[in-house]
Formats: sequence, C-alpha cells, structure tokens
Amino acid sequence: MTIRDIARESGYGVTTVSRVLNDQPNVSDEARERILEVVRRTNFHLNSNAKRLKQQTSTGIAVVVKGSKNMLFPSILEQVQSHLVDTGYACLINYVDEDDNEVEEAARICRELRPLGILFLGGDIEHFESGFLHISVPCVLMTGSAFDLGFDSLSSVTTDDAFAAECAIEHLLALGHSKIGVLGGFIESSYPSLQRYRGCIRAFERHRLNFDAECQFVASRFSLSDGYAAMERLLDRMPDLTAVFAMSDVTAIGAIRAIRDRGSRVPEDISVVGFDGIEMGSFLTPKLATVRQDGEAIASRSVKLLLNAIQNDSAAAHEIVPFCFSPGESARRLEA
Amino acid sequence: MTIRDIARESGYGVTTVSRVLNDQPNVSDEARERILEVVRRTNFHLNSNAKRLKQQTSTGIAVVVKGSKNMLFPSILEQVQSHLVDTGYACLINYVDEDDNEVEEAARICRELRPLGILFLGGDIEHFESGFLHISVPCVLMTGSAFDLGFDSLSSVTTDDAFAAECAIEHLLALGHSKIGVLGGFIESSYPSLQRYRGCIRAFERHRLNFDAECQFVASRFSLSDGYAAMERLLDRMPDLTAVFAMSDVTAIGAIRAIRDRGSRVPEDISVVGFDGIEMGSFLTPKLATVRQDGEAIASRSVKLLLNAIQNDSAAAHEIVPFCFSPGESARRLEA
DNA sequence: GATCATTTTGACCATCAGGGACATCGCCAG
DNA sequence: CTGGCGATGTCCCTGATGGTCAAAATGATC
Repeated sequence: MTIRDIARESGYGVTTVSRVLNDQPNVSDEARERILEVVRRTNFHLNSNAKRLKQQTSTGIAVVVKGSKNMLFPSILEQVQSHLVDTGYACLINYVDEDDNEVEEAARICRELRPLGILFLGGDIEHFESGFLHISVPCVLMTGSAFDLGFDSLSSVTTDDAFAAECAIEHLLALGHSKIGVLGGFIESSYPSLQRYRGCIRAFERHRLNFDAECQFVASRFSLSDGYAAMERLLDRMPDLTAVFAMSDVTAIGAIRAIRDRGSRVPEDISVVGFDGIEMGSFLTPKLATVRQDGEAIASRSVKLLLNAIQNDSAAAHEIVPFCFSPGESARRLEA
Repeated sequence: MTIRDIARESGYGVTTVSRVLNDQPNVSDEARERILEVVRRTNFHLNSNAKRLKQQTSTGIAVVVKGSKNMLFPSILEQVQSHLVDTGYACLINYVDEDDNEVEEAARICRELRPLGILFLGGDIEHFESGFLHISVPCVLMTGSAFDLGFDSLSSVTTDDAFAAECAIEHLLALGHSKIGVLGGFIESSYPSLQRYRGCIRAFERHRLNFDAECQFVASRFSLSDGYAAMERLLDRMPDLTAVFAMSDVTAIGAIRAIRDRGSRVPEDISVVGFDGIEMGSFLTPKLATVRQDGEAIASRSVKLLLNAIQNDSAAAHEIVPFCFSPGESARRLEA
C-alpha cells in the first residue's frame, strides 16, 4: 500500500493525494472527499521512513533517563511525554543505568534514530564525556545545570539545588540538631548532587559548624536499597547522630528503614529530611519532610526550551524552577 | 554527509563503503581500515531513514504503558528496555493515561513509526477497541491475558491473577478475618482486575462466605491517591471491616494512609494485603503483605515472545509467570 | 611466462515511499 | 483572445541497498 495505490484507486495523481494527506491547499473538495474515502477504506498511512528521508527530519525526541529507581522520574517522564505528544512529537525513552556501556548504547540509538533533540533526565557530566558530544542536536539537561559545565549549546532546567539543600539543613539546625549526617549522590559525577552538597556546607558554615565529609557524608545512588546501605554506613560512623538529610526521597525512605532496623525511631530518635517531593512521601508514616521540586514545571519548561531550540533555533537557556520546603513529620525538634 | 562523501573521501566506491558498513565480505583489510578511519574521523552514520526505507524494516519496538502511577511498571519498563537494547532494538515508550484520546494518540504514533511490534503494559481491552486493531504487527499483552479476549494474533504474559488473588484472600481468611473489603481495578475494562476479582470470589465461596460486591468492593485506578479515596469509601460502607485486599500495592499504600487518617491502626485494627510486590513495600512500616509478581520474568518473557513472533514469525503464545505470596507485617491474625 | 581462477573493486541502475518544483489544463473575467 | 488562478499531473530527488557486470589485481598452476 503506497500513495501511488491510493492515487490509482481514487483516480487522482500522487501529488493530489499527498496534498490531501498533508492538509495542503489547492485541492478541490470533491477530490479531498474521494481520496479520504479511499484512505479510510484501505486504512492507509504514510510511510514515515520515506517521509522523513525526503524531508530530512524526524518527529522523534529522545529522552535519556539515568536512575530508573528514582521515583521522582516516572511522573516527570509522563508529563514530558504528554507535552511532546500534544505538540506532535514522538518520544523515545531510553533508560541507562549507572553503567557506562548503557550510556554508549543510548548514544548509539540517538545517532541512529536522529532525534530532533534530546532531553536528559538525571545524570549529566558523564553523558557528555561519552558518545553524546558528537550529536549536534539541541539538548536540555533536566534537573541539572549545564551552566557551569562549559557546554553552551546545552540548555538546562533545574531547581536551585544548592539553596534547596541549604534550606533542608537550615530546617534541621533550626530544630536544634547539630549532629547531622548527609546521604548524597556522587558529587564527582553528578552536578546536582555537587550543588546540594555545596548548599549543605554553606548552611553548616553559616552556623560555624564544622562539616567533616569523611565522617558525615556518604554517597550512594538514588534508590531504596542504596539509601538503606548508605544509612547503615552512616550510623556506623556517627552513632550519635540525631538527624539525616538525604539528597533524594528514595534514599530517605531507604534510610528510614535502616534506622528502624537498627532499633531507632523516626523522628523521635533521628529526624529525616529528604529531597524531591515524591507523592509517596506524604503517604508514609511519618510523612516525609522534604524539599519539593516542581516536577511539572521541570517537565514543561524543559520541553518548551527544547522545542524553542528546535523550531526557532533559539540559543541555549538556563532556567531555575522554584522549590518549596515541605516540613512533614519525619523531622522534629530535638529534645533537650 | 552521505555514504558518497565517505566514498570520495576514502578513495573507494560507494559499494565498498556500503560493504564495510554492513560487515559484508569481499573487502580487503586495507580498504576496510581506510574507510573506517574516514568514518570515525567524520563521525559518519548511515541515515537510518534511508536504510529502513530501502529494507522495509525498522528497529523500533513500541511500548504502550497505561497507568503511570503504578509503581510496578517503572522497573518492568527498565528491564524491557534493557533486553530490547541488548538485542539491537530501540524502544519507543508511550504513556497513556486512562484517557481515551491518549490511547488514540499512542495508536497514531504507532501507525506512524511502524514499530516491528508492540508491548502493552497495563490496560488491555480498551486498546483493541480503539486504534490498535488495525496495526498488524505482533503484540504482547504484559500483565494481562489475551487468551479469553478472542484475539488470537496477540500473545500474553501474565501472572495467574485469579489464583494469586485467591491466595491473598485465603491468607486473610486463614488469619481469622471475615469482614474483608476489596479495592480493585475496574473489572469491566481491565482483564487482570477481573481475574483478580474472580479469584477473590472463589476464595469467599470456598469458605461459604457471601461476597456483597455493592458493599465490599470499590473500584479505583491504581494510584496512591485513588487508593486513598477508595479506602475512604470502603470504610464508609463497611465500618466494621477488619481486613482489606488491594489489587495493587500503590492502592494498598494509599489505603493504609486513609485508614490511619481515620484513626485506625495497621495491622492492629485493620490488616492490609496488596498485590504486585513493589520494592517499596518492604521499606514501609509495617512491611506490606503482598502477592509478589515476578516483574523480571514478565519483562524477559514478554520480550522473548515478541522477538520470536517478529523474527521467526512464531504463533501467538500465552505464558503464565509464577508469583509468590509475601506475608509482610501489614496483615496479622484477628484478635478474638 | 602464459593461462586460468579467484578475489577485490566499482560503475550503473532500479528500488524504497514519499515530497516538491514546475508544467499543464480548464475555466473565468476583462 | 489572453492573463490569471486554481486544480492536477509529470518528473526528479532524498540516502542507502542490492544486483549485475566488468575491470583490475592477485594468486596458483602448468
């Protein structure tokens, strides 16, 4: 079934059929009617390979997701997808997991499928050290700033990670805690994690508290089980800690389980503050105190930036989306 | 950049370049070397639109996900993706959310992109009442049996939903509960939900207990907030209930929040059993009793069935993957 | 050293399914 | 009768593949 078959079947030429199928003018109503009738009857659809070959375009936007265990991402993904589909694009989602050759695979797929643009969700620096450098399409780093990375062809949308983390620590300090542990992402490879880390340090410094990274900080991936393991290590190092800030909610939830399995209570013995604001947080008991990122804004702003770059050839831009601190019940005032 | 440019640049002809890039024989090592060198230097990649147009194939597998709030799906998705990428396919993920025109959109995208096959994750009947019927590529219904649906061109991989649900109810009955509520999916539109429902009824009947659907059963989508709302309605109708079976873990978690917000305790006052076995379940306090589906098996079996159908033109098949009941702490013996 | 066989290579063309430039046709108004 | 316009068709182009055939290079054998 090709456009030629439709032409023959309907008694018109290929051009006219093409015009009809692409909603172009200069077609009589009668021709349109007759051709559409045949198209419906035969359930015909244009071959998008041929179409894209000729037009040198595609409608695909690739989304590369690193960190499938992070429960913040599914909801963002779904919104990204929905925005893209609404504007007529198709969405190629690729999960990569902290595993270098998966990043390479994703880069390969992106090269092959020639998406019009790429959205990166989670992870950052390592993407550009590998295969993605050579793909010269507009990119947006979601939840991560490319600002300091030296790639000026790359847009970004991010929460003010440093300030947000600072607020979380400030909150714990305000509640009277001073022996605070931090469960982080990997600050060498993840820019958002680094920023959150810096925010923590800033808060400690303002209060003239020393932050001993060797002791108070444990890096882990953002997942329940990694949060659990990281918390165990933290408890081993800081048996007297009274509060924990985790750089993601899943890490926090994993940490809570670890705290309980060691026989301590949350928040009576140890306060916990997370980061992300996943829906699950408010379904837990106690409700998770957290820094709520605006996933909806991240999704819509990122898509908007990308489409702007694609359609209007706009320059890269960097946007900061607002966050809000959500107190919850998992962090409480330290008893004297 | 076309294959012709590479030919000119390397001093060979297009035929030879094509042979090199497609790993075909009859090319001298020297030619191969020189051509690959140019390819690397110019970072050239075959235009896959042209290639697929000519070869009448694609490497895309579409995955249509219904129910983005169901926390069982992200992990399955990630594994599906990983299996597909390993075997050289690209993965087009499409979320649709209980909204008819999104299903249409997904169908449109599938028609346009001509995937080699489609995997459906979540949801079933409604997909085939709408646009997907006319896409004649192999399909696999994950977590849902097409067996009774009358589509014999459609494979399926599913848990024995009826039996699994029966086990869950049996467990509650064995713990001494008899006033049991059921929070379900929509049994008119979701086949797995219907099966689970039937399993529940079977268990009640075996114990000669009447099941009053009007009162004991509330349908809801599989999400935290819908689970919450459904539980509230259930509590209104059955103030004396002592146990709840929720047809998904997210529903169960939402229900637990609702129970607590009404001032009751889990499991002391009300026992809860979920379904799915999401990782989060064992991080909650109390640990969620649930029926654990084997997501890994569902992912790998589904991909295998699909690729079999695509590559070997195998007939549709229906597989049942094992489940296991995981007691947890959220369901306990009823005090006398 | 000549002959034949085999491998390497490439030019050429058709093909895939569309899109767009341009030509043509019919029709109406001036 | 001609200029203008809308409707329609013809032809070539997109980038790669594959087949055919032939030229050239290499190797083996007598």
